Amino acid sequence: MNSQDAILGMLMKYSLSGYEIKQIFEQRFSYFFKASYETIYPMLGKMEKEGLITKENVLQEGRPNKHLYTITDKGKQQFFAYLNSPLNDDTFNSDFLMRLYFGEFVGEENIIDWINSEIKHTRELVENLKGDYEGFFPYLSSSPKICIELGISTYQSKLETLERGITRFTKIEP
Amino acid sequence: MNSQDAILGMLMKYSLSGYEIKQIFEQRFSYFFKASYETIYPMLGKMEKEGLITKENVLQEGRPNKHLYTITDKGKQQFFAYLNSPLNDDTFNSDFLMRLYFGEFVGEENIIDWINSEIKHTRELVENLKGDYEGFFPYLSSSPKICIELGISTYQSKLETLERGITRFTKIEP
DNA sequence: CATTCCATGTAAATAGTTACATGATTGC
DNA sequence: GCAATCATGTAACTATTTACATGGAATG
Repeated sequence: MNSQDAILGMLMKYSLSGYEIKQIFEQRFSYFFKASYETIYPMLGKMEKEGLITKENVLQEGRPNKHLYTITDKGKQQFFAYLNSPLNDDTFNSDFLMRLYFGEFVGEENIIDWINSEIKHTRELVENLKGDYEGFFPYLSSSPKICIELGISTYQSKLETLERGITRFTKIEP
Repeated sequence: MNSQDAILGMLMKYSLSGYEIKQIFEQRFSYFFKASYETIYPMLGKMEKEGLITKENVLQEGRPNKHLYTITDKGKQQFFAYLNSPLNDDTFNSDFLMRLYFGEFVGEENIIDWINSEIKHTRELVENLKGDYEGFFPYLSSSPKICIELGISTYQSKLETLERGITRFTKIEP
């Protein structure tokens, strides 16, 4: 799986511009995949060159023109090939947990600060996911729903563990 | 955060070989960071060249010789600089969720198979984490304990959501 | 006799990140 | 007047992955 497979999947139902693709990455894929413009635009160029998609210039009023990309038969084949290829392991990299793991090398106040800001950040992520979820809930079928539910429940479980964990550090004076 | 910071952290307390570093990545960091030999060995070479670590050849009996790496003062400084640098966001990439998101393009049996094999795989991961955790529980301070607990609770929450999700597909005939 | 463990590396390719670069329109 | 939204890209760099390459000792 890479950004190409994700883009092909998005284009299976609708033609989209690079800008619109970025929005979908942010709104629907944010929990399990990230892609920036610097990844998307060169990738679209490469995919067009390879004949997986075609580009159409769309003139717009009141806003800049856009390049609308449409998937070709070759692109659809490529997407089904991805869907049938061996599954790759998830990858998770956490700078927060790396630092926390080495907590013994910093003061306890620092650890508490780190955990508290991670809690705050995670609360924002879960609220965003919930908000987006409510917004497009009616348009989603079961499988994408499970994807977002998994994000929400994972973040919530993380919050619980962090809140439980922080009590080990904050000593209550009697 | 990259493999260099993780290696420096490991070397803060003990001198280690590349092979031993790989084992620590697998046993203690597996939930939040992955590094292969192909990343570790070139990185150790680069770090030695930069004066962050020193190399010592250790002759062993009954097993191959090893290169034992020791952190220098410059390396320690570098590690503290990392600990004080701005925190990076976690990154999570899931091929499983990407495919599940596009579930409408495959048959329902396929989705059920995907979810079931993901459940099986996740059960293995959580059992491994639990096993490792029990093994070195007494040697860990609070902060690394929280890291591993977070892994266990995250996987368990994932299992619950997947098991709940799969009931939407498997229709029970009355 | 085969597999796993111990142990270390190189070369080539790929993907993704950081930094740069531009500019019109809309709403506050 | 300023920020946000809409819109598209390039260049240089870095990190990691894939593939290659080797070999002795212990265990079953």
